[in-house]
Amino acid sequence: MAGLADIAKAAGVSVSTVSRVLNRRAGIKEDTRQRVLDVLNQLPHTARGLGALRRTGVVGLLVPELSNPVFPAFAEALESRAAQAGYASLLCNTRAAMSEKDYVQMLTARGVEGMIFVSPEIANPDSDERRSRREYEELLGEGVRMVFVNGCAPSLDVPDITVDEHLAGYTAARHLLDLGHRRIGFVSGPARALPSRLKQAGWSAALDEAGVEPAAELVAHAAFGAEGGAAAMAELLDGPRPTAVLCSSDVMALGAMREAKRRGLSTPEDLSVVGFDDIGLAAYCQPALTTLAQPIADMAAAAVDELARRLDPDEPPRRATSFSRMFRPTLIVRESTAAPPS
Amino acid sequence: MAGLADIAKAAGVSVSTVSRVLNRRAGIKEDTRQRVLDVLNQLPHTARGLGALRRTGVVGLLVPELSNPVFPAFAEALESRAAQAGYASLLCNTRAAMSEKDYVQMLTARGVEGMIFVSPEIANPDSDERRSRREYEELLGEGVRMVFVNGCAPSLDVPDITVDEHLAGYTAARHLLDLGHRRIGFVSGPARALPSRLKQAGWSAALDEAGVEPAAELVAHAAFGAEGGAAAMAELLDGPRPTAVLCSSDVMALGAMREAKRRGLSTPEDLSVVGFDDIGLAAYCQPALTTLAQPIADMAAAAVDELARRLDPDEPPRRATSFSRMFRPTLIVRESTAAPPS
DNA sequence: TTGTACGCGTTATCAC
DNA sequence: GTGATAACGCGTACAA
Repeated sequence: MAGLADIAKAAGVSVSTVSRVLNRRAGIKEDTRQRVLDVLNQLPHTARGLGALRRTGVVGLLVPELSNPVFPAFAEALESRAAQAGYASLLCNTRAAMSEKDYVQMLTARGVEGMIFVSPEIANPDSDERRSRREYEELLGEGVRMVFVNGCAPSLDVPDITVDEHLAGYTAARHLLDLGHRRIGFVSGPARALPSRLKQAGWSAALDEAGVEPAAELVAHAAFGAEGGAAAMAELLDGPRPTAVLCSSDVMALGAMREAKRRGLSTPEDLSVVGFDDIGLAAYCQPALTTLAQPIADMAAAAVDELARRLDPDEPPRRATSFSRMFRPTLIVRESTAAPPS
Repeated sequence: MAGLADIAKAAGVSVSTVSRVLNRRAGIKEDTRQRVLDVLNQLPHTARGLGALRRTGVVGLLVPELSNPVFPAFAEALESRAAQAGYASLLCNTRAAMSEKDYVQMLTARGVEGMIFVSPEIANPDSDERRSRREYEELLGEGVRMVFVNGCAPSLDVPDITVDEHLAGYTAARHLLDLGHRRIGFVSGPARALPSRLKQAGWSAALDEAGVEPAAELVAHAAFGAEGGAAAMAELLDGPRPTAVLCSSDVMALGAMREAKRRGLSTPEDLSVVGFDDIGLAAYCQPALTTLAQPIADMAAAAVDELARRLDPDEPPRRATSFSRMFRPTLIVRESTAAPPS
């Protein structure tokens, strides 16, 4: 049971300094800060006293947004598994009013033991990758325990529970090729977004394999969201018209289908559409959406279990990257795909 | 600046007893507990020291579920307004893994200053109304500051920001009557759910006004959710077939439309459908859903502002009920409603 | 069931 | 910028 005093003694500083470092207060020289953090990380992570370093049974779940239903779905799955493991969950929406960084600060101050980041800021195509990488490394240095879900950040020493995006793109394209399609478009998210890039690579590989050219004019980039999907679909339909389209998410697929309908094309008769995620409403839209399901429950279980192991004082500390896992998406064929018009 | 010591002195007990009461620990005689709580409530609510009773700038948002997109939408709107008011938000999903009561306990222990309950437990048709009323009254007695959104609990002394459900039902039915419909069904949530009952009353009033009998066989009850909507629609279609159907929520409407399509009926040609909520995807479904929008941003602003006033040490305390407000829903006509088949 | 004594981290103050 | 110190408020172990 180590408290501020022990850390202070080991680092050769005063308790006030340790307190200041842990609470990220200004006015601390960098190397002093580093010395304290070094000591903190050398201490066995069982070292938890009765004060602010005590066990609370609370974890933080950070999701980038709530308007795409896949994130609420992840949140519910994570919360449910965390409860089974004996942890209460606090949910934070990191790209709306408050930044991920601010939430992390607030959660640690509120005595959260660990955090799960779904699509963390480092996977945000709009963020400065180098800066956010440095920020996560600082958190690791401070002993903050965390796990990523779909983090797309293999270079960071954080366990990352992902879905195989490449396989998703490949499987979707393969499904459309099997139906007889040859001109298969790809409605992508922002060009810098790694999940979209990986799916595109899978799509490209499947087309290559089938002897079809994955031409650049078959790919349209747009912002995530239904409006983005509609915009990207409009771009594709203005060019040489594809007979099928693969979308980066179900939400984009809904926007894309709407744009197709606006132009008098019906799905799947004139144009097949494949989504990605399998949000709950995908089965209830007209036509019901063919999509690639993320195994959300399994991924949530893996993420929570990995975090729980890192929080368990009886478990030995473990390197992070070796415990990352990649899950396979599942093709769910519904009504939005069919053979191309003859 | 009053702390545990002041409260203890005024109540004639020790600080540990006050601590135990505030943390809801077992092993406290009821009248001792009551004496402490009485003192707590007589103290001006500016009385906040440096310990667990200090100001933290954090509020809790409690929503019943995340699978109906209307709740994530409320959560984002509330969070955004709370951030404007200088508060960070912690989101809790109260009907999944952990109960509302457990979350309240945990949030107070984590130093949350106040809470906003969207569709609180007392509005849950499956809950024991008397028991949950008592629990809220206990919280009020402990000085917990809270505001309801769509709480449907006028008898409790908690400000309640609601949408006018009766007007929603009336407006939807009126819209369908104006289109020429006469047999208008109602897909309701569980029979005990007050929001559904109020909408049904509005539907009933509009039909009466038009000289149409709101027959019981035109109403079908089912669980909330898309599956429930499908089941209720099946029940209605097994009886004397209506030409239009009004649903308790957009999610139920999607399920209902799916069931109609399964039976070879197309919307709106054979059957008009009206939803309620205006979830983001309502505009992107085929056909786009005619619905009654809740003014989510306005309701969120009202709820946050009311809570903020209650947390402001400079504001005088105010009775709760007199600050409840009811908002008007807006009819949004899209593609799922049309004149009845001739 | 309740009070006392102690441990904890935080904050403020002052010295250097 | 950092350390020493003291006061403070909360939580808990333990004793009554």
